[in-house]
Amino acid sequence: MSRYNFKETEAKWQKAWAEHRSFAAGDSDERPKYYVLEMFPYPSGRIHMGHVRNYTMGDVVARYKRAAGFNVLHPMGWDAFGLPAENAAMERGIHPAEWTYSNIATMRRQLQQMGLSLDWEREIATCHPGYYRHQQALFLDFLEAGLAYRRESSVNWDPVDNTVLANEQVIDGRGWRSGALIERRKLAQWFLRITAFSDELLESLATLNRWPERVRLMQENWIGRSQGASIRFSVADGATGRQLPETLEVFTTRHDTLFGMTFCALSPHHPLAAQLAAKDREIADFVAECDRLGTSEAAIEAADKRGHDTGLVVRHPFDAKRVVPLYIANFVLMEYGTGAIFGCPAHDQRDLDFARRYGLDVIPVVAPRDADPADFAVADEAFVDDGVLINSDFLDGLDVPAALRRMAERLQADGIGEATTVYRLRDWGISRQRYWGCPIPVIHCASCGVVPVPRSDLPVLLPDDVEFGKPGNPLDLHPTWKHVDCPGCGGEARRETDTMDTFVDSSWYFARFCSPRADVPTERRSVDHWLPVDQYIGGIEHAILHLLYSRFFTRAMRKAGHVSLDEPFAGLFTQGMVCHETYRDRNGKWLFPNEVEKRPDGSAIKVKDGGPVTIGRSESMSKSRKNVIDPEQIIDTYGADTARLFMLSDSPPERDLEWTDAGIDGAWRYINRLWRLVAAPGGPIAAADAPEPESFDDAASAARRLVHKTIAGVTDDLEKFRFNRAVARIRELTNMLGELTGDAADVAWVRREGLDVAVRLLGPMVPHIAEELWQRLGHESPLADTAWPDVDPALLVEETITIAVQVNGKLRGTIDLPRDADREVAEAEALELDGVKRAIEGKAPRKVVVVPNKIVNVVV
RNA sequence: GCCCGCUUGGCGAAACUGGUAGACGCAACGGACUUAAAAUCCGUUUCCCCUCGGGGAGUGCCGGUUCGAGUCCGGCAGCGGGCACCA
Repeated sequence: MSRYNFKETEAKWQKAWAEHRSFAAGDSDERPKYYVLEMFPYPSGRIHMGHVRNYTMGDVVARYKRAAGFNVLHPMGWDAFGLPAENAAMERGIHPAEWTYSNIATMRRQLQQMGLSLDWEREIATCHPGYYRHQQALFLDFLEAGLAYRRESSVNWDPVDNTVLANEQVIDGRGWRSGALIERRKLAQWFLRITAFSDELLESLATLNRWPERVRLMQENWIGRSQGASIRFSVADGATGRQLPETLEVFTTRHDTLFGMTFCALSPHHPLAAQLAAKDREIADFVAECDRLGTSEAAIEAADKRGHDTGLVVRHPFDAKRVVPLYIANFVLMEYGTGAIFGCPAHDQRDLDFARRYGLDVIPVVAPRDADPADFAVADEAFVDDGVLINSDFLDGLDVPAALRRMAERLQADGIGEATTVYRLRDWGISRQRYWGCPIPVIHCASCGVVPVPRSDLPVLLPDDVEFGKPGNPLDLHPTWKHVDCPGCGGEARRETDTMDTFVDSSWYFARFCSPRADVPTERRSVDHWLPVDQYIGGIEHAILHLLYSRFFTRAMRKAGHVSLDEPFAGLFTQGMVCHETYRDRNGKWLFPNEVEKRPDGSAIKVKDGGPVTIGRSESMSKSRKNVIDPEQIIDTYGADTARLFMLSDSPPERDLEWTDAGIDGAWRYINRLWRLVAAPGGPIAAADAPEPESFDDAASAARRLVHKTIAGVTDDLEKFRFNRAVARIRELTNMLGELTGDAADVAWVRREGLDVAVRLLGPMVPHIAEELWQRLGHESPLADTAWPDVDPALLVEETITIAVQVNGKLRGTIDLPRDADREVAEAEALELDGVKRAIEGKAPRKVVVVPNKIVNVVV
């Protein structure tokens, strides 16, 4: 018997599918549509195991849905702009475009080796002008619709590299590349008005019932809606008592504690703080000091609550005699609420810490229910729970929720405040001072201001002749690119040199796949046909940013008339990571798995010199830890089907998958067993068109029942993303078929039915060998065009059922009964069991619980 | 600190709405085939006790509901994730 030759077979079918355009999706088709999409890859160089897992899952869904009668759209593209291309340019002197396109070529070839049922005719790359010109058009639409705007914003500025850094690129207050101390700078930046949709983005999370609960929760927290009140205070000079023209507006969620206010505080970046700093040297110094303390988490963690008394005072709105000092405090954020707070130390821990440091009063206004209100006091811990209002005039005696309502009404009635909702979500800053991104299509003119690039001038192409390695934005440094005439007045003007955040590119690619070559961003007819994406699959790491941006973008595109829906992804599945043990040599240097030899006792040595190796815990595969396995090497050694099968076996798809050599061996052995099962079955296989026999003997009908139970089970598993369970079921089926021996006509017929079914169920998972076996089983049309097998519901019902018999809840035996046997019969047979008699020791049962077709429990 | 999730053999894991815990696989051990190895096939494998009939314990820990709990409820622990001077 010939061994399975995966190299030949896989190449053969990949060629056949491509030649027959088996996976090209037509826009006009009477079958129902199904759009399955996996998050498109960044072309970093080569595919990694995470890609293999992601795209295998997507391909199972795509092939299964196609067999189930859907017109499936399953496209692939490249998230191709980004910083690594510029780094490659700097380090190796290769142009970002060349680096990117060569990576794309490599990775496309690797994906094609996996046998994915992709429609390659729809391939897109975001760095191609054919894509980004439309993104520029969308930007202009958003600009017209008021969804894109420019404003000053404070940024992390690296003074050595002359560039803005993202928060993630600031490590311990220093630039990740230059190591320079980061400054906060005000810079004009472009923003997209995601906050215009805060409520909508929050509310419609509830409609995404095919999204993981976890992701919805994360987005909910990220949007962070808080119900509270804004309150306006009047401000006076503390020394002279003269009233200032400004009012101080604060946001609070605890307006019930207003009578416990003992100070107010401004953010160092509050306009009033800036005003004061202009006149007062000490205040200016304090604000500067706050700026020096970075915004990184570590810095915040370490920083004390610090403040500076402005000398101004704030009047209590309901007690004309009371005034409290106004501070500038480092813990008040300009980005949240109004950038100013009132401090109630008794009921807020931060305020309490601050009050203790500066010797401010602590007035409790909520007492725990079980405390004596007369001597309730707060020491080191603020009291933040519900209780009874005290020291609070018209709120006294109320509980916290009632006091919140009463205070909101009163503020409103007196015209000094109102109930307000604020969000944690902020507008999306998309300006990047980088070359390898989509140019923002505007022109700055001294007399006309910001002028959009006329649409007829799109795309604004990136120049090819740029220099890398100098600090700053290569576009800005280009000698001629930015110098243009103003489209309005014709005078000298400057092109915007910022490019867009690469998250913009991935916020609408799913829509572009519907009509990837259209000369408008989207063709309504095709987006209306294909969207929403029925099943989106990707990593949990995109739970917030990419998925939220895409939800926003879809709404913005709807406003601009490009799509007619709100939610781009009807179903979302987030898969787990692929993990591997980590290895370090005696010098602490990371080692690749193939530099390490495992020994039987579980320890490991270095292959090169036999030195000791420390085995670290299993972590997600990453180049920096070197715990990576190259997918192409696996595919070369075992074939794509084996790699795919391993990705689907054993671990549930949402959980992390531990890569093991033994696991891939196991998958490889199964592929070969399948091959032998068809090449050398336990008896004859009936012809493909043989008529169904009149009757089946017991063994044959039991076998048939398993065949149909497997169809039903696997179908259900695939619908629910339980790929590991589906693999296990199919193995049970093929194990049974391997044991099915005999030459009788009914057995030969069941063998045929079982093999056909097994091969069809395996088609989505291991498509190459399935195609080959399908052909060898005598079928003329390819498996890729074959329908999913039907279940005969009559065969799902067992005639005889094994029922567990318990005594006091403990298993004592089983009885076989015809389906739906009488309770009396079940009870009588159960009581006859030796194990039951032994266990009840002659006592009369107090009660016998009979659950038909399930269980008998004898209670003594 | 707040929010969420997870915890089942030596390992990855099954167990649909409470009803025979450990399917399917990995590893290990024993055996067959072979001059030998690889490959393949057969068997054993939750733990403990045993007179080999069987008996006891068991799904992170403590408690509860139920005829019956991996599954439901309350509390605790460990691990993982998200958010965080968010007023």
